[in-house]
Amino acid sequence: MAPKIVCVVGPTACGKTTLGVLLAKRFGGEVVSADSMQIYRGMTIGTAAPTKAEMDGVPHHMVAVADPAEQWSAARYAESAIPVIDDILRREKLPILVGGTGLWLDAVVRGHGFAGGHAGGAVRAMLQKRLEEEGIGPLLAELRQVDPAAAERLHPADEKRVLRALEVWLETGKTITAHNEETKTLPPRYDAVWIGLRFADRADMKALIDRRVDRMVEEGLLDEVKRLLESGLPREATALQAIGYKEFLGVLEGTATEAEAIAEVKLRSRQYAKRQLTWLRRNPDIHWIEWEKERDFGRALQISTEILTAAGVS
RNA sequence: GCCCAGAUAGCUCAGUUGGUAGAGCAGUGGACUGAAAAUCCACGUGUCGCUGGUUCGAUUCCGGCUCUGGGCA
Repeated sequence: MAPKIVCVVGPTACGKTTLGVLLAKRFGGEVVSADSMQIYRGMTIGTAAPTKAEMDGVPHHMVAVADPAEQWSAARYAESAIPVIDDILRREKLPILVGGTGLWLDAVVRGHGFAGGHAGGAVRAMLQKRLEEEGIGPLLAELRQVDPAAAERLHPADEKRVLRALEVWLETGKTITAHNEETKTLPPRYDAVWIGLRFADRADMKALIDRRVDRMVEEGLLDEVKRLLESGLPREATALQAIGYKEFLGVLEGTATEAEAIAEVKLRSRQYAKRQLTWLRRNPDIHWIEWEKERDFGRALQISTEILTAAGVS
């Protein structure tokens, strides 16, 4: 039987961080973040990463552990997070995964492994160059030769995935289709109890996101971006793809006003939340807790305690 | 008060040499296996400002009105 863990999921701004800490205190747990941007150092404000005060004495892992100049991926995250989780289990504490990056959660919880190759690798660079020179046509034709199923499944405009599929073939001699089929049959790595947080009415979520973005600006988001750049972070860094950062980069470079950037960040956050919901919706194991208008953590803690207890977490 | 230009999808606008209209953005749904806060896909009926007229037929032409810009007084 796979070890039992808890996953707290939901779209941005829905209160995962707070509930995670409350559950950790109640059940003697430690928080393991599953967030593709909070993992980088120096990005506390814009990613709404938990502060010392918010952590409230609960140990947090995988937050602010990476240099923003590095490029982390779901696979690399899983490689680091799994030993951390196993260590928490060994110490007989409850691992609580808290995060909004669906693929990263799945990479840890499910038994899935990733095929070889990675962004920044030589093969990827070569394919990228070919894409620029030849266009997607020849690459897609090549993929069709070796992995017709992938060529069929992928939309020609989704260049990133076409490249990746080709990369897996070139790196491993195995198709990504074959790899995916194999990895899907593996048993889950953990027995996860999923708790999802979301707003019943999307308008309320929008209102909260807007308020949150305004607060980030007040807290000094612009300075945070400035500091990252001054530390020598190249503007192409993956970390700077984070919502809030790429838009305020424009303010520093003079291509956008602060008001424009704020509006853009709110918009992009909303669209991001929608994508997160789409990802989570297909997971039938999530026990959803819905907010009416405002977030009510007392109620959420009570409901999730009942869920966890019923699931045999103690 | 006069002159000019606008008034078309939630927003910005295109268009119809007269046969009731379409882009971008927004929004909604979806995909997602080493960049995932990324990447990609699908979905467009709206009194064509109001009101008369011409016409078989007007959102399109003509008149009046209302509103919004700009100009002249």
